[in-house]
Amino acid sequence: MQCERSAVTSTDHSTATPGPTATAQVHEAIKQRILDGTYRPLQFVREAAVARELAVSRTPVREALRELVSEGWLEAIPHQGARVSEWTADDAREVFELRLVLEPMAVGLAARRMDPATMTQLKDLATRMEALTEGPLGGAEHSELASLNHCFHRLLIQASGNQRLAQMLESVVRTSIIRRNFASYDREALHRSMQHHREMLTAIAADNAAWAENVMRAHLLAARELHTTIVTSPDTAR
Amino acid sequence: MQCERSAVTSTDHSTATPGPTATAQVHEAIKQRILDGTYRPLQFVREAAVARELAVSRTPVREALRELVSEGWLEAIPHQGARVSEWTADDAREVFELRLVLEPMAVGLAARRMDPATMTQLKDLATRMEALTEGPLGGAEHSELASLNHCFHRLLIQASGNQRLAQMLESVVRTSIIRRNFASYDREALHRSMQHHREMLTAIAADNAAWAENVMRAHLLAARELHTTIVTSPDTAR
DNA sequence: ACCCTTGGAATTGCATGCAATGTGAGAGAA
DNA sequence: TTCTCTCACATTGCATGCAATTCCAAGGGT
Repeated sequence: MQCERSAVTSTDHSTATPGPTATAQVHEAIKQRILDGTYRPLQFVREAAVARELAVSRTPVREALRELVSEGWLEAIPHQGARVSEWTADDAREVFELRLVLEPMAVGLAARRMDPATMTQLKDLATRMEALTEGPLGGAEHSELASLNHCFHRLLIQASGNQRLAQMLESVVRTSIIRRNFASYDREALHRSMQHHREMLTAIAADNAAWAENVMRAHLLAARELHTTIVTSPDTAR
Repeated sequence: MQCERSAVTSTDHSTATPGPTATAQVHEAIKQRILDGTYRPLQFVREAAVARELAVSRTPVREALRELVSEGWLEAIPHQGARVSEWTADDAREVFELRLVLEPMAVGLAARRMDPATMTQLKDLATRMEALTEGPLGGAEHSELASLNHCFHRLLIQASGNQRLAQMLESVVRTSIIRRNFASYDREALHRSMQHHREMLTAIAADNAAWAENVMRAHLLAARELHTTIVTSPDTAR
């Protein structure tokens, strides 16, 4: 999921220190376990247990937990510990409302500030995804597709030239992407999705921000339609 | 600056624990000193010094610093410490771009989900602000006005029914509000600002989200115009 | 004069021990 | 049976000591 970001001169003041410090390692380890499902929602993450399993003392574990709480991965209850945040229908609604506003904003800004190098990378990603959709579609392809799609959106957002916006979207989408796959996409939906990507790049190249923004909205709304029709049962719409 | 929030059932997973724990107290104390200007931009906040001055050990200080870093107040440099984040023209641009999108979104959502009790409070705040603008305008009035204005916007955003949106705006505007006063507003600008508030409430009462959104955009753009024209000298526009 | 190296001081990073707090089980009474 | 009180346990919160790393300045070499 590293997306090979190019020339990031930014002051990455998001996830503190991805350095070799014990705290950073614990931070990543716990995050991984949340994504893995090892730590399930509402389950408490005991600092003594984590310290034992990762062979460090409780101190770096405590600091990692604090960071994860501030970033929204965990919720802290004083004198009781930190537990994995729950994911409700309301959370899904909130996140979607935000994405529907922030991602079009990002591509709109990107349309005004795009640089050739980034555009080349984006086109490359789009091409690779299109190639994937034309072959057989197994689990490996779906996984690869999800990864490339994530990189595409991420790169596009970075191109907005607004670090805060990028950070917000990062922290907002990640929670909803615990398992974002394309298994539920039929060939038509898949083709349309790829078409959207290509169209956004065309709009950006044409310096037409409004066009790009609206394609992005269509892209998100179409994706939501698929997911809500699949999940069916619980009324996710408010 | 407490705004007497009403019936907040939300899972406040923002600023960890405003409880009576030492960490929370240190957290608030440092935040206050940043706002005060006691800690200036790029200045390092040494944990030993803070611990000595607040009469606690280094442990709660360390944890408070970690939280403040995650929240964007400080930036951490591994093995070197945490220092107050700098505020550049680029930061101002990023924040304004975000506010110009997020605040209209918030009032738009609020227009669809407004409840009578909140509307009453908003009208009360607007009335009090209008009353202030009609009398003499000294420092005290400006300060009170800034406080009421902050509460008005905050309450409006809460009424959006999107906790994540509210949290984002909170974390985005606070940094730019280190000194947000109305001293540079002449009577005409002040009157227009109050008119905007009232008009937004009217639009919301009329269930007209688009109207409310556009008044908010005008409100923000007008405010920015005032600040950029006052500051003059250094070219703040990139 | 300039650069590289090498100490030492300051600071953060981590481990451990103890105190404070909250939780849950079990005993006792209504 | 059910409610309440109590007490022991588990867990977090905080303090302190030591190790690791960085920065800066002084000294020697080129």
